[in-house]
Amino acid sequence: MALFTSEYPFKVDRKGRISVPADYRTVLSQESYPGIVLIPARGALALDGFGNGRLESLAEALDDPEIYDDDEDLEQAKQLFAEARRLPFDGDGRIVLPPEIRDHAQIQDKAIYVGGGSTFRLWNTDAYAAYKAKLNENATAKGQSIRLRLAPKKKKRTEG
Amino acid sequence: MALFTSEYPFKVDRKGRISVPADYRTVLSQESYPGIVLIPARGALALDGFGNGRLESLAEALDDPEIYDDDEDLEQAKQLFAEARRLPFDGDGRIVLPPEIRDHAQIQDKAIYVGGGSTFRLWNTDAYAAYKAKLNENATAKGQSIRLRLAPKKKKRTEG
DNA sequence: TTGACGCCCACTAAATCCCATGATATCCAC
DNA sequence: GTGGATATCATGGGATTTAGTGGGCGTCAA
Repeated sequence: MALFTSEYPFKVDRKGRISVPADYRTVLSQESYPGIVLIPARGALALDGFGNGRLESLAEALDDPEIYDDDEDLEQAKQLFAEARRLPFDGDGRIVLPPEIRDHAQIQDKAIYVGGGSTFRLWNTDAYAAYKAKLNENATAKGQSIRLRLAPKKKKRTEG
Repeated sequence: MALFTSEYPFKVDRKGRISVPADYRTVLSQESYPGIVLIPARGALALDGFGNGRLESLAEALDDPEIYDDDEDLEQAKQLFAEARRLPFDGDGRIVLPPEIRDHAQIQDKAIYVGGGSTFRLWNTDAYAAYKAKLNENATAKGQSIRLRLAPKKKKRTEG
């Protein structure tokens, strides 16, 4: 399976191009489509990214009538495809960031790829630093009981 | 299953390379990815390590929408992939320690691998010696009641 | 004609490959 | 059991390749 990890800071050049980390390209090399998919991330100055295969899986899921019984949920889910941008690699493993999604993440001349397992995020560098700092605060406060566990406890927040 | 044991002190050369114990490489030889995964250990000058397969299991767990009902827990868990570094073996069974995680563990020119069952730790040598000394103190004070038990008493974790 | 886009090349730093060496462990013959 | 031959391992360094980045040029469409 595709596995995206680590943090990779990159530059955006004056043509709007940005390299995709070689590691990610390797992960995606077995996909049929040579490129990535980017979607504006909800509530973050970032773009969610993954391979074309995952987009296909999502499309198939939407064809399954049992997944969404609520019509409005279905419409919401479909909007994902409207917001998605399929971005092919150039000969050097770069993509061109379309202005709309670039604006969403407020990305200027640099950005950082952040691994998230089966997906990754392309963040506004500063926003990611802030997000990370906040996460670390909360982490030390709550204790890191979930790290590295294979089968995390199912928590019931209302417990206690 | 993968089983990491013993203590193996190793050197870090001027290129930032360190050998992975031959024993560990043997344990990992049946993994699809020829290398290891390292993550900064919370509250210790060390890095947690394991094989790619374990990381994949963690990623699959995160794709299951039922595991985390709390969004913040999900984000915390995802951050693990951001912090994780996938480090491939070179032809001689070595990895290159990336500066960020090397700094976290304050590893200079030596480090020690410490087996921990299904995972291992790569420690700052001095910090491990201190940690071990402290453990031994506490062990003699409390008695060795937990060692060698198949099913240690379940302790109430810091649950709230 | 002007800009956007795809394709190509070039440069530099860093990562990777490959080989050498000494030390240790393992094997085998006797 | 002993001792020598062989294989394995940890480690260092040089050579080669690759990655990330910047820029040029032709093509196509507005």
